[in-house]
Amino acid sequence: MRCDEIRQDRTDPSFRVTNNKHRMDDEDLAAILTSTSTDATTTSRAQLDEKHSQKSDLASSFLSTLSDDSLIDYITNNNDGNPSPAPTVTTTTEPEYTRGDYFHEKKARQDEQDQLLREQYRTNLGAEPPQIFQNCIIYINGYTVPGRLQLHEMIVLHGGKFLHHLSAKKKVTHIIASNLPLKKRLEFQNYKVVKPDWIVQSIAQGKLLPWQDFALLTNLDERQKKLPLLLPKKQDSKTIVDCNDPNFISSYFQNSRLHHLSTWKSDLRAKFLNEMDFTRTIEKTDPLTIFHFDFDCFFATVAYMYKDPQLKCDMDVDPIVVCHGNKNSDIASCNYVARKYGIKNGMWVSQAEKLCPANVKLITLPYNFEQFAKKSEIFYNVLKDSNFFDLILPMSIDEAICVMVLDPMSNREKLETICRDIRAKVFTETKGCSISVGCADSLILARLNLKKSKPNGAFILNSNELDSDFLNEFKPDDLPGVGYSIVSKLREKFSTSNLTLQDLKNESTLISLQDCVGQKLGLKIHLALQGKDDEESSKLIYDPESILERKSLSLEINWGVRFNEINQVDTFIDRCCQYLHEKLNDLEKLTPQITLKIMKRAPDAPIEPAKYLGMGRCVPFNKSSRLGTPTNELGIIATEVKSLYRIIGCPPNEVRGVSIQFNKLCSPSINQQPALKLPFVKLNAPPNNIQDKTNHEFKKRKISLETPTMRLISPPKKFDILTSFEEKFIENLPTQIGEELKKDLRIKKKIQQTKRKEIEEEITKRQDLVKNYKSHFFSENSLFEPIKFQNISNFKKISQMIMEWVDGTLREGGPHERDVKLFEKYLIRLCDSNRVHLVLRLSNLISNKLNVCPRRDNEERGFQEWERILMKLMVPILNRNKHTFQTVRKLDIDYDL
DNA sequence: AGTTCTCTCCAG
DNA sequence: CATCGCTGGAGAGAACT
Ligand SMILES: Nc1ccn([C@H]2C[C@H](O)[C@@H](COP(=O)(O)OP(=O)(O)OP(=O)(O)O)O2)c(=O)n1
Repeated sequence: MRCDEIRQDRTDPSFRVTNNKHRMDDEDLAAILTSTSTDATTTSRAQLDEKHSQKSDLASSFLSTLSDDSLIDYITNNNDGNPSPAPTVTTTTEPEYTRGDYFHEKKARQDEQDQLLREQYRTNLGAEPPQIFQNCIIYINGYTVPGRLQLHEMIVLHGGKFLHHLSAKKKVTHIIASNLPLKKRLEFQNYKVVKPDWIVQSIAQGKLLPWQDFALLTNLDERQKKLPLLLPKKQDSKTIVDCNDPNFISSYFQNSRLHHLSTWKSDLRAKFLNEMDFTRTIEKTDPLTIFHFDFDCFFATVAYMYKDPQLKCDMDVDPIVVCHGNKNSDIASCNYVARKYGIKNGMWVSQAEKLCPANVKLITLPYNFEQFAKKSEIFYNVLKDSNFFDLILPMSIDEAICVMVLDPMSNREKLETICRDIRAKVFTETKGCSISVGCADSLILARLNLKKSKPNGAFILNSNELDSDFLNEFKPDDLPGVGYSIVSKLREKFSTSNLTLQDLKNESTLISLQDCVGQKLGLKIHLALQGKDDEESSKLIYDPESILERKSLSLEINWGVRFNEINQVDTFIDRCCQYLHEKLNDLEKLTPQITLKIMKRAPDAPIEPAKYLGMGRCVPFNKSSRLGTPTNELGIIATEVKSLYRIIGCPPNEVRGVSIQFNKLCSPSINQQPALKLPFVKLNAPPNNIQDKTNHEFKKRKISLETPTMRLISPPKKFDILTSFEEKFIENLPTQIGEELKKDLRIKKKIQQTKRKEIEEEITKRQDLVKNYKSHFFSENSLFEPIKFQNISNFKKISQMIMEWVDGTLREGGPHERDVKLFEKYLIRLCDSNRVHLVLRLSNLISNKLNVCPRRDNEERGFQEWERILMKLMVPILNRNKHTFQTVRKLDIDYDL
């Protein structure tokens, strides 16, 4: 029986069915009883459209050469009064510009930025920081505390060189890591691997401390090298419980079978593409024989071979499954005895136990990922070394499709020999893993034959031999592309009883199939019933590259995800982005589009689901964003995702899953690079001029400035902005309980956001990022000292002074930018020293002031400026730091009393 | 009418 | 103790140009 998980829709109290096979817990069961199907609401899409930036009639304007992203950059810089440095002038395109050049240039740009950072620091503090790390070339591996960004800044400020990527060619003097998996430990054993504290302490003491005192690998002795197999079991004394642990992602992935399956698959695909040059291209006119090989109950077989010898069980007698737990744990693989009782891969152990007869005990075995990988490698080597095949297409860790240019009809005996040889060879070389093989003149029949051959067999049948007896042995979901949902559609349309493929063939026509399951799949099934492949499937043989090449990159974690505060979400998102960023750079790719999916606990699902730390029944929320220009910058990516999370607006304690996707990938192209090198001709033009031009650009890009709802800076009434300020703040307070309605309101509002609003947010976001980044680093020492502002340390006096400043500048068209910067710095220092409540107090004072002060016509500007500071500077600071607010607020109240 | 985006489904 | 519910791709239909 196939089961599924039901998720509640966002807008409709009824339910939607999704297909997660063989899985059901009691909560789901209850939900199924009330289920109907509905569509999900769609969130508004990101609307910056690259096309508009490419219009040729704008070629004369510098601004028109900028992507949306760069345009925003440009405006941001201009607002800061911080024009970018004049770039080198190169206007001609260079056709030889290669990917390597790109990364080379990127490094050069990075070096420039590092230099700039040092200069800024010098200007700000009037002194050169001690060049502690003068001759160090440092690489940071994986997740660290403090984070990569901070360490990077610390290193370059103090004279070190920072390596973004580690490669054999590059020299590296030190590797920083907080933690290393055993594999990496061995890989790095000849490097100086140090804990991040080495950086922190060296800076604190103003001198380069001996790295040995901070070595991470002191414990890597002979004993450990010899016992890599035993180590994973022992683990550290501290077990990693949920996603707030800095090492959660790697520890989780190390144990996730689905993660392993996915990464193995993509590795195999990459390997195939790498070795493509040596494989023969198959022509449509070639006569073909297809072999479909697959291990029998792969994980179960291998786990059984390496089981604890104390555990007595028999593969041919006992039902055996591979899983982590013993109740609500997924079964990755079950042996054929277990299948006899109706147990299937993907089921929960508890359900499998119910299927076993009373006197039969279900045996559970742990995973052995290392051996799974080894057996697979042997399998692929046997296929390759046999030299039988013209093409070896990896389907998964335990499954490959092999193609021979050979007429299968007239070479029957040869086919039988090949099947026998390969199966025997794999069995001996793996020391006991049986594989099965289906062989035919089409992909689909090879697959059906494989199914029929299992376990431990071979079956050959070509399309000219196809008959009703054969088709009667299969069910619809034996066809590729037919799963839970399609089966139920077919059942509804064709037959209620147990439908075999022969039944389906008898009862269906091409049209009726297409009517039932759609054009493409309908045709695919129709052809399959005649033993023929559809066009899309055949591509795998004739154009494997197009099928096996990577088109996207993503990460998804729906286990162990539990948050209390938004800061934890942000931190987790940062770590996810760091993970993806590494992959993206390994691929040497950029992404122009990012999607965030949040799994939110379904309103009526229990807070804790049946499965320990599982996601339970959830509602998915998707939001995607098209970046103005493709990027591989961690900062941009992480900021974007965190911003998407805020747009989705799911309370942290309701989040059960996080998924981040780079929907498209592109290579750094020649076209992009020269654009960045264009001279900043108009840089010194007067502000009005710039304003006109940016407006012009907005217009050209169909980003309207006229719509009233977009007038962010001057809302219709000051009363409105104050309520919305208060509402916004109140609703974000940790004390809020059961404010679902308000949240929904907020989500709806967000959905109505316009392009202009999105751009405004983009600008703020970036400024926030920079500020956040800097302030965090520079304010570290101030935690327990009185926070001074303008050399006053008494808060009451400070707030008096600030209010006078507000009062005065309200009538003068707003405060000076530089003063605002100082003010902001002060606010951030307050937050960083756990004094968010004081920021709140200042916010309230200013908000009251704006509300109470009589507003004269010619003073509109000053009010607007202060409203902007309130909304765009102070509220974000409060939001960013509200996690520290709850504890301090008590003190604040006590203090006030 | 073609293109892009969002959502669903599937496989292993 | 529980438990490790990933990831990439195809296709349909809606929403755009
Ligand atoms: N829901 C699933 C399906 C599969 N797998 C893993 C374990 C399987 O051993 C391996 C290969 O999957 P198969 O579909 O080939 O299934 P088996 O090899 O277990 O059995 P068989 O191929 O004999 O039917 O992938 C998993 O972890 N979870």
